[in-house]
Amino acid sequence: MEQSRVLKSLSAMAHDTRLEIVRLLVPHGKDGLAAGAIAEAIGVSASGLSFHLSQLEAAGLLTSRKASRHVIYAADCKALGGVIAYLLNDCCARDPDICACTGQDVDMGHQDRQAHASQP
Amino acid sequence: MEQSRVLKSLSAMAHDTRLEIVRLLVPHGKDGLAAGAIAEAIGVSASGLSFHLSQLEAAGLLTSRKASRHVIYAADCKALGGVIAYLLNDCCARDPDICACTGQDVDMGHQDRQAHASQP
DNA sequence: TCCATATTTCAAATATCGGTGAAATATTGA
DNA sequence: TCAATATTTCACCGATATTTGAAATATGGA
Repeated sequence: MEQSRVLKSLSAMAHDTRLEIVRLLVPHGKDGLAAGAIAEAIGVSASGLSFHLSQLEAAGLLTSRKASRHVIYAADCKALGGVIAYLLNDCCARDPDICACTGQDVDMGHQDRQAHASQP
Repeated sequence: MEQSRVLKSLSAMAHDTRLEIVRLLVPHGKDGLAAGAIAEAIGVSASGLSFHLSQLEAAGLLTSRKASRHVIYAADCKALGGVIAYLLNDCCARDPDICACTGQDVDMGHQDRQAHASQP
């Protein structure tokens, strides 16, 4: 993912309400949730929510579709994964200290780094 | 890591110059770089850089120490890892589609999900 | 068609951010 | 102490972002 798109995504996620929206939508997967259901769950006004949803959608983190009189929003898992991948791989150069903090298995089988763990 | 700190970190990283600073500093590890060296590498004015460095430090993403008349800044790998870990684990609930995009080995040994890869 | 529901759009007010350059601070060495 | 270097602080200004509430749009059902 290009850095300019990562920046848009980070800006979009760097807001209380918007990060909550993402957290709410991820577990709902592709089914997503209607705008009204999101507004009720998060506790924001309809117009305020609409503003934040459009920011997230513009950043490519959400998709939307119409269903009857509702608009259903869903998290775009590829985009979210792309942002995380950028932070891990491009921004942080897959630094072992950083990878270690993510709780992911760090793939070190094919390289001979000297282990310099940062947590003593 | 608490969400409020993650939000500060995301806000800090959601800026062109500041993301560049992080990218520059990570490979330098704990040795870090002097503010002047960063300014030259990134191409920003001293006062502008100072502003951005203080934002990153306030978010906890950088550490600073004085060395003679220089101030050395270094990336805080634990903090960076913490942000990524939050996105992966708390925000995205370790969603397999999202993990798959990160290029990390996804730990699926102890669960029986049907593999539904999102890249066709 | 008319009404209720669901969502978006708009404009105005406010708040926050970022860039600039001058001045202030701190450190080193002559 | 004086001058040079390295960095931060400050005040100002314009650009962006966010909130709010009213109005506009679209849809489905009576």
